[in-house]
Amino acid sequence: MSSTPTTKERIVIASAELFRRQGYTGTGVKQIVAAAQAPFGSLYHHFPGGKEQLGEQVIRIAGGMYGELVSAVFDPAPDVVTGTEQVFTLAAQHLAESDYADACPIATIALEIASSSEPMRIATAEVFEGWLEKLASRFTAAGIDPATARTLALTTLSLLEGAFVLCRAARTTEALLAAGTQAAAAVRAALPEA
Amino acid sequence: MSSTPTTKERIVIASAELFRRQGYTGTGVKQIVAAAQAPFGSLYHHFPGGKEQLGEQVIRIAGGMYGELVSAVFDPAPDVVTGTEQVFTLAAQHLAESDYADACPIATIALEIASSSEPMRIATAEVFEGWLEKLASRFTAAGIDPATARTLALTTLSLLEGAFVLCRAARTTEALLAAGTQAAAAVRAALPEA
DNA sequence: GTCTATAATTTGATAGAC
DNA sequence: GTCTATCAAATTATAGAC
Repeated sequence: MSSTPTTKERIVIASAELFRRQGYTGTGVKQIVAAAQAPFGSLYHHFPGGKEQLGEQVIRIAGGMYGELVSAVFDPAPDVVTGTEQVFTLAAQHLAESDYADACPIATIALEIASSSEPMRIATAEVFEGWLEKLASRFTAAGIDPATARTLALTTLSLLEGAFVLCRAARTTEALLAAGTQAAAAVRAALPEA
Repeated sequence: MSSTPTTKERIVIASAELFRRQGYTGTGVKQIVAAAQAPFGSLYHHFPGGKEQLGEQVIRIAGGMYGELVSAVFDPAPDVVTGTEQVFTLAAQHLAESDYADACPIATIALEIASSSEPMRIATAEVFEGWLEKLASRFTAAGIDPATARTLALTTLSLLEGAFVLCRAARTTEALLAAGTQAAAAVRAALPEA
């Protein structure tokens, strides 16, 4: 299985962790290969497009993994309302436990490169869109009409991403907890009569 | 008045614009002095603490100006509900007009340096806290109790910041408009009976 | 595919003349 | 206070041996 990660995998994993904490421009390729315990040349062997191609891959892979993680929290919940709240509660817990470092794996990169790298910008847009569709499908499965489900997905993800910004700055979980309460309430209000 | 901005002012203004579009680590000091049409040495004359001190000042000054801008949109509105919605609507309009570059002036920096620069992190936290108190005071003035007003301020700002992330990535205003609708609805629901 | 050495450029920062 | 020349270090990237 994943007992012996390949050099390429180690580079991607190390990049994902560093990008999440320091951002894309704030992380050097030397730092990446050092953290991945990989030789310098391997990076350009596996990613001929250099740092930008690596960044794009990291966005897609880390974004996909985070989507799975959210699903793993959301799906076992008894209903969509508590599922929604659980996502925010656990995100707050994980953020605090990581000393306010581990929030969204791609938000920092997304803001940094939105106006300077189209390949990476498109990657962030597609990852976000995937999350939105996943969220919306959970809401429609609970009987909410598609248009409302789309709006709810947008506001839920906006609340999560925005609260991450405030919480990392303040080193508090206050915003995430308030956001989770409002997100859950909005989902409850959109639910059809029982 | 401001007909002839000083060298120091030009440096701060140029930095604020570049940081907002490219982030803190993505902007070089050489690029800053070039944009400000200032000699290189002037930067270190006015900011002996170097780039980090400049960053902290930019956060506080640009953050203060953005707070004033939001107030200028919020206050003339007939009531807090439409004031809230107006902020999101105009933010969406301004974002689209700037080719999806001009969103929050400090969010990108906040995420970049949250785990690496305490002086800058504290500056972002204090600016956000100032905005939150300003927002909460508008809500309490409308008859909402302080605890609810605080929660509403947190969720409103989270919605705005998160929607900025999604909108810059997707190059759409969809998230900002959805966020504005939910923010306004939440304020309306918290209002005391007429 | 792995790894090292190094190129070419840019980074933040300083010294010192004016 | 203004401006230039320059530094040491770090940056991304490449060449080429193994």
